[in-house]
Parts: sequence; C-alpha cells; structure tokens
Amino acid sequence: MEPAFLNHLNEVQKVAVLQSEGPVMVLAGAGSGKTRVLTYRVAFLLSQGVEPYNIMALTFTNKAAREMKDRIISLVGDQKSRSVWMGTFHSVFAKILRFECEKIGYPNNFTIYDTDDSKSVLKAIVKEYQFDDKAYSPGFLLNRISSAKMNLIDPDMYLQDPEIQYADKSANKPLVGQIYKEYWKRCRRSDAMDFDDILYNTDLLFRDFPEILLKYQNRFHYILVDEYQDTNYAQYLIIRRLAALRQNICVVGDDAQSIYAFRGANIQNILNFSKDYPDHKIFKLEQNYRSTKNIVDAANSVIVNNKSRLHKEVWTENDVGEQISLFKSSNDAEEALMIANSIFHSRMTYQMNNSDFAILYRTNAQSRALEEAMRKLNIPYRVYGGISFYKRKEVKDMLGYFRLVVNPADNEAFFRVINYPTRGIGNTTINKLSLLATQYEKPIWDIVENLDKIPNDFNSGIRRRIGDFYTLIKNFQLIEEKTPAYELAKKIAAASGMMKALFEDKTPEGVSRYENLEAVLNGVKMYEDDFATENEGAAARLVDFMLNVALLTDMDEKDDENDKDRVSLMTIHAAKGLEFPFVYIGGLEENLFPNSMSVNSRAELEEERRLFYVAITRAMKKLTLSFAEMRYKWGEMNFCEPSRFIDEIDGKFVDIPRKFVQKSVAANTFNPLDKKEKTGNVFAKKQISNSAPPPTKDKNFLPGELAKISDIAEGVRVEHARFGHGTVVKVEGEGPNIKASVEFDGFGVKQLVLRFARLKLSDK
DNA sequence: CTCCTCCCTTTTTTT
DNA sequence: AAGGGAGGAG
Repeated sequence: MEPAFLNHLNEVQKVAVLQSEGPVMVLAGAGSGKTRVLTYRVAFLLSQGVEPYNIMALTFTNKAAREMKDRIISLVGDQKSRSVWMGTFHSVFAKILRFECEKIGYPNNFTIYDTDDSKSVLKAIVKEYQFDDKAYSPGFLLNRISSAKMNLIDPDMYLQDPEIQYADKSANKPLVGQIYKEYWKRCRRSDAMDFDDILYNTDLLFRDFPEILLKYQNRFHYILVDEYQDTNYAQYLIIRRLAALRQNICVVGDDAQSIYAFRGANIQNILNFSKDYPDHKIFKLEQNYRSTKNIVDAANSVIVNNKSRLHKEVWTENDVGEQISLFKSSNDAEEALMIANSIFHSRMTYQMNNSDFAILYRTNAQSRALEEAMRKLNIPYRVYGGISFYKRKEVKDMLGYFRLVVNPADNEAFFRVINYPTRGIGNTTINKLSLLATQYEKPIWDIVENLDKIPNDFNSGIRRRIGDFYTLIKNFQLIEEKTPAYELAKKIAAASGMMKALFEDKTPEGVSRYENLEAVLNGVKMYEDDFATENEGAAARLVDFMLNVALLTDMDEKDDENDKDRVSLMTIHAAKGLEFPFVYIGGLEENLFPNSMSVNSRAELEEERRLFYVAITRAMKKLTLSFAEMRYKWGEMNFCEPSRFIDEIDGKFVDIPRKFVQKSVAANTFNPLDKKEKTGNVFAKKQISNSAPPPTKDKNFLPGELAKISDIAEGVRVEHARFGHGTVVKVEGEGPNIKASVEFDGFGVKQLVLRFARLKLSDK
C-alpha cells in the first residue's frame, strides 16, 4: 500500500518517487520541488522496509542535508531515519576515508587542510625554491592544482601531459607541475588531505581496491544525489563506481542552475547519465510552485539568452503578482539604505517577518554597506558566508592545537601554534626547524622529537623551550585515544595558554575572541552529544571532531532557535536551494554582476546569467533589483554602468518609474563608448520606449539645472552654492575623481572634485 | 626575540 | 578596508 504522505506530491513527482528501482534522473526547474522528490523518495524507501544504512543521500551543503533529514523524520519517524548516510560529498567520503585510508597510505588521523593551509604550503615552496612569487601566487597555484585533482590528474600525469605543459609554458608558468609535485609530497608527509584530495583519494580507493568498492556497493543499495548539475568529474566517477552494481541511483538537477563551473562542475555529467545507464528513466518537473507568474516569466526571459541549455519549460499556476521593482541609487551606501528602507516598509505593510526577506549579492564584499544600513534602521540580520567562524584567527589557532594533538605530522598546525601564545621561539628557530624537516624529508614534529639525535646549532635556552612545547603536546597525544573529545579539548585550551592570553585581553575584540574560544569548546560538546546519539552512546574522540569541523562552513551553523527572525544576507551562490517571499538583488552593475572576471568568454558569461537566473528564482512574492552609479572597490570610488542583465529581463515584467528612465539614460551619456554599445542593444531600446517617452535630448541644457559631469569643460560658466558664479579653467582626472579648476568671480581659482561640487550651469 | 610601523596586495563565486 | 610581510627599534 502507498503511504499516505505521497498525496502531498503532484503526479510527476509521485511517479518519480515511486520509481524507486533503477537509474532515475529528475530534471527539474527552479521551484518545482526537486528536493521534495528526493526527500519523499528516501521516506518512501524507508516506508517500504529498506534499511536506513542502505541509503546514501548526497547534498550540496550540510545544512541541506540536515533539513532533509528533519523532513524525513517528520514523515516516517526518527528511528527509521537516523542512520541514513546524508551529507555533502566531502563529509560522506571523508567519513569513508577515515575507515579505509590506510589502504592508500594515509593514517586514519589524517588532517584536512583548508584553503589557507594549502596556500601557506604553496607559498613556502615557492619561497624555498626561490621561484618568482609574482608569477606563482598561492591562489593561482591552488587553482591549477585543484582543477588537476578534480579531473584526477596527479603530478606525474600533469608533468607528462603535453597539452598541459604547453599551456603552462605559453602562460610563462612552466614550473607549475614541479610545484604541484612538491605540494603533493608535502601534504603526504604531513598526513594531510586538501578538499580535492578527499574526492581524489576516494576515487583512488574505489579504483584500486575492488574489494572495498564491493563492500560499499553492498552497503549503499540506494544512492541519491541532489544538485547533480554541480558535480565535477571526480564526484561523477565515484558515484558511477558506487552505483555500478545495483544501479539504484537517482539524481536531480537543473542545467539552468549550474553555477559552479569554476569549481569543476561539468554539465556533461547530466548528458552522460543517459549513456552510462541505458535503462534509465527521466522525469521532468516543470511546474513552479514557488514564485509568482511575473517572477517565473521574468526568469525565463533572462535564461533564453543562453545558447547552451537543455530544453525545459518552467511555468506556474500561481498569481501574476507584483511587477519587479528596480532601484537606482547614486552609490553603494545609498543603495543599502534604499533596500533597508524598503524592507522596513514592506515588513509593516504586508505584516511579514524579518526572515521573509533576503538580500542577495554577487560578492561577499558587498555585505558591508548593507550591514551598515541594516544596523542604522535597527533591522535584525544575519550574514551567511564571508569570514566564517572557523576561519577566525583565534578559532584557527585553537583548532591548530587540536590538530597537532590529533596528527603530530600536521606541519601547518605546528607553524600556527609553536609560538602562539609567544613562548620565545622566533622566526629564526622555526626556519631552522623547517629546513631540517625538508632535509630529512620528515614532518617537523619528528625533528623536534629527535632534536638531540640530529646535528643542530640550537642553544640550550631554545632547546629547553622547544622541549617544553614538545612535552605539552606529547602529553595530550598520549591520552587522545582514551579521552572523550570535550574533556580533552578543555584541557588543551587551558594548557596551551590561549584561554589565559585572551582572557587578559579586555579590549572589546579580545572579549569577543575569548567568547569565540568558548564557542569552539561548546561546539566540541555539541558534537560529542550528537555523536553519542548517532553511535549508540559511544564517546566521540577529538579526532572525530576534527574530521567533522574541517568540512563545516558557516552556512551549516545551526540557527539560534530564539533568534531566528532575521533578514538573510548572502551571496547568490550561498542562496542556492533556498527561497524567500521577498528578495532583493543588489549591485546589478557591469563588471560586478556579470563580474569583470567572467565577461571574456561566452561560457563564463552564460554562467553569470545562470547565476542571475538562480537569484531571480529565489523570490516567491516580490523581487527587487538594484544598481548604483558609484561603488567603493579596494577603498576607491568607481563609476558603474547598469548591468546588461537588467536589459535582458522582458520590460513588461519590470516597473520602471518614468523619471528614472530619463535619469538613467542621462547618466549613460557620460561614457560615449558605452552609449554606443547600449543603443546597439535592441532589448534596451524596446524596453525604454515601452515604459516611458524617449528622454529629452539635452544638448541645450537649461541654466539652473545641476550640471552633468560631462557638461563641465574649459570655458563653461558655472554656479556653486558657496562661491557663486565662475568659469571653468581646467578639467583633470578620471572617473569619480574628475576635478575642475574654476575661477570664481570674487573667490579666485578653486579646485573642486566634481562629484561632490554640485555645480549648476550658469548663463551669467 | 618581540613589538611596532609602514607598505603592499587583495576579491568572484565554495567544499 | 584590512590583513600580512618586511624592516627597524628595544
């Protein structure tokens, strides 16, 4: 008999859920309930008697996994749902590696290096080899290495591949392969895996050890993958291996929402599905339940501009709803205030909660101005992403101690804590130790451990200090296995001297840092409790906690139950999979969104457009777009052009105030080049003539009007609020910093920054 | 060895 | 705007 909860689904969703055996792909438009299908599928399987530990569900964030789990619990109960393997690719496979990695030469207390650790290793390599640190910046190298690993290319393959070598040589960076090899060696030596290694090594494990693969094939009878369009090659291959035996695999995805190509996501994975599983079934979910007709249609009108996409028609039976609003502001601070104001009023008018609102943006840096505005208007908010809790210095330091206790070979952890709090072991000493480690090809810890057996020139004072540090850490290493995580963490925190150092710092920052340390310890405690629930009361060790914490992001932080009613601020990437009644998208400007890094190729531009599509389709009831004419970047004010994406939305869905169009076109006259491009855009033209009469051509400006910057030229007569009338004698500078020297009648020559001067044209 | 100041780069998105 | 690195004083 079908469980009653299946009545919550529409016909297609239901069929997709009931098709529980064999390969299934669900292609689903935004808001059409794809996560719902996954959730109900798991619930359905459980209700049919499938054992929870036979199901693996991979999601994009830990938060998504947790929400799905809660939902399943509410459908079929706690007992049945608890031991479903649910989580991100990284967290699920890190867990498997913890059990199996000895096969591939890692101890099971391996460390997971985060991006900062990886960069720090790369920086050290470039420095030691005295390579050009401009050409070989850590960020660039990590990108290269990461792409290689995602495509399962190890250093030897990298060095032997003629195409890659040619590309690196042409880019004048022939040494990348060599650095990759050294980086690989050092990670191994430190018993450390970076994010990409988790996938690479999982694939390696399954590739080279068929008996292990078989074990997990027999373990996971049913495999479900969310956001399939964003999987990379390594993830694709792992899934294919695991599913090969039973072929009970269900993937859901939407090619129009693929926004992680920069992280190796490959749309090919969707196309390959049909080839890999000839017996597959495909279901298309095209009815949107989330958004108003206006929003759905506007999103469709944007995405048709992409050439590469699979055919899919998203439609809705929902109300037409309000038109999309467009805000124009003169700078980022004003934009933020407009948005904050609008939230304030909408919340009153429609009797909504703060949590019904979200502000989305392209880059994390944009959150600052928005936060200020929210504070000014006393609107509670939460920023997701940005500087995550686990990236703060004091938190990383504390975790550094934990890491070194759990894995003595972890060099990055060693560097981090050897002299913090300061214990008289300075850079010279650390460099010497580091050099010895490279010479002996050993972790630094081994050098420290055997300092009296190897020749060195440390004086007795330094030896004693190093010895003290060694003893401090060693004592904890010896009891790690037998001590529950929280108890050990508390001891380490106290003995390290960190608690004391920060407790004594009574500055506000110091107090907050101390609180952060307490939060870390609370985190250990909470983890220990969860671990006990999931493992029949077993006590978590610190090593378990560390594996988990390395893969947490602050998207995953649990919301404070008592303080949930906040406006959400996040990047569009982070907003994927979420929905809000009211959505604001800020910073719709050329070179910001689409980002200047992504306007050089069609593929990149199309990804930006998909990102815009994702942003639009987060909105349920009301969408507001916003752009500013000026914005701070790297501490400097810059002029901005409205984003081309605004023009791509069919004008009939957008509410453009009349005065606004005139002003906006006038602003564009500033840059003659851009104007040419704009008028060449049929969409733009049509939109403007649809919504407003053509703007007045203002060659014959009227005296008394505020002058446009382009009008200011040598010889022009102007009027200033304080200095009165005068003649422009010189114009210099560029963009926002254009200055004019004006000879005022009676005040002499003054230099004015035009964007502040508010000059009027004068006929006197 | 430690602490301070100045100068430099950095930001596109994330597990 | 802010954090990290280099360089100098104590």
